[in-house]
Amino acid sequence: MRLSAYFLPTLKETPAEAQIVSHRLMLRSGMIRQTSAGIYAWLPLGLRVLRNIERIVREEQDAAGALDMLMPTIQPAELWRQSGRYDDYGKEMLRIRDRHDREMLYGPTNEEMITDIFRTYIKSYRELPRNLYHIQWKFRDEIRPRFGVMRGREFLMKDAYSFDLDAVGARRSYQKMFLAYLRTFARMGLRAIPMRADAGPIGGDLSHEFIILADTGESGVFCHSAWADTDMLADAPGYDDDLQPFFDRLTDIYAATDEKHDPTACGVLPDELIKARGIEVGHIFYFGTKYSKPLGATVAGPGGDQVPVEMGSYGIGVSRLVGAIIEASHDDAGIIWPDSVAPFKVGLINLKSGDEACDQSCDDLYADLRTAGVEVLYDDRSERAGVKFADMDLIGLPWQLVVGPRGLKTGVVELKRRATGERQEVSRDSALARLTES
RNA sequence: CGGGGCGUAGCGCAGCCUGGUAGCGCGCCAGUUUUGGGUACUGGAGGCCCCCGGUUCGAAUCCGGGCGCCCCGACCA
Repeated sequence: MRLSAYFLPTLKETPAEAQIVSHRLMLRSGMIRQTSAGIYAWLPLGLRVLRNIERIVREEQDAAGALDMLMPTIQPAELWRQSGRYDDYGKEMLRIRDRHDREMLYGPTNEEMITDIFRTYIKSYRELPRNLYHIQWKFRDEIRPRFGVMRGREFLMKDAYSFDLDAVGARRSYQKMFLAYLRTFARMGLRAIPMRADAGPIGGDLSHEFIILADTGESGVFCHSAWADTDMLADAPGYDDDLQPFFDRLTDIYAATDEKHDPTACGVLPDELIKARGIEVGHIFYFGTKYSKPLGATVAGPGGDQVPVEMGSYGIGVSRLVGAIIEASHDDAGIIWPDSVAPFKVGLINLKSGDEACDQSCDDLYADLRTAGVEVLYDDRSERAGVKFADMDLIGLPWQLVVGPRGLKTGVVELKRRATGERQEVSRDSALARLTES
């Protein structure tokens, strides 16, 4: 993408409302624009990151056997009356009336709707287990939205729902998602610790939150210091293996959110216990028949009797992850995107646009990189050189490729790794090779 | 919802107390400069001063009401 034809409204100054670094950097790098309290427009650069995160989430859900679908944002109130949550959910639910005065709502979650779909079609235990998920915008009318996309009212969430005949199967489905979540967050360069958690209004008795430790996090958490150097995915099993030993190994290392933390019973020595704050990027629940019973989601069991299905639900805050990744990966100059979610892989900087040889060399490099399938943001603007570097550092692409007239004379270009700041002069061809290989 | 703060150019702010024709920095546009890591200079455009009402000869400024946004607490991906 040529920057001269792109839409990248970067800011030198920080908007006053931004309190935390990820919010500041998202505004300054032109990723988002607030349109109401807790509601954001995603500008082109921000959307690319959001889509990359979505892609990783989708790939890992698919790998774990979950099935991608899409449910609407607007739901009928009737379904929520059946589950009893229409009144329970309170003011956080945005209620709407259509032209026929029918009561509708903007979905804050989809247990009711997925259960309705399930009960319509799945009639036999032979069709179990099933796990269905979607990635869709949710709306929760938070009392106090804050921290940019970290706590928006409108947010993009991946929510999966598992259906099993019995508790044994349901726990296995739970463990699959547990593993899938660890893989998902690891691919984004995040260390997300699974912590025993309160199930909250979704209900249920088995629940884990996936927490990224960060001072700006909104959750208070307690965990064993061993988490700092535990390789969670070491010897990870495949999805068809027995997941119980893996699950036990990790859940035996103490970690709990503050509402679940019991200082006397946690069994961790005081000097090994870390008290910290964290960002919740995922939350998984096993809640049994809480929705299947009231909504009549039953299947015929092996003996022919009707059995309410055992369910779990599994959420990932996709839009929140954008902020969480920035919280975990930035420096004074700006964002440092992990390669896997970066909006572009490399920023190509023409140090002297207007210089014929320099323009030509950059145009050629741009064409070659694109041909090789490398996503490149080409800063071909005629502005002063320094601004380009500042913007490039701010938006945090993994690589910067700098071409100037001086280097052209000696046949070298400069390749800079954003994460380390390391700069090296290399030949044009080896730069291409480096950027193409990984 | 309780407590606090703010609303003036795209962004960051001053002006308000003590009413008198709206300013600064950044950004933007034009020109000069030709810059090797946020260049300098010159000129310029851009404002229902959040909205409605009141007081006044006159309101960004004072008064009343409303709306919006932010921060601190209880909820959540």
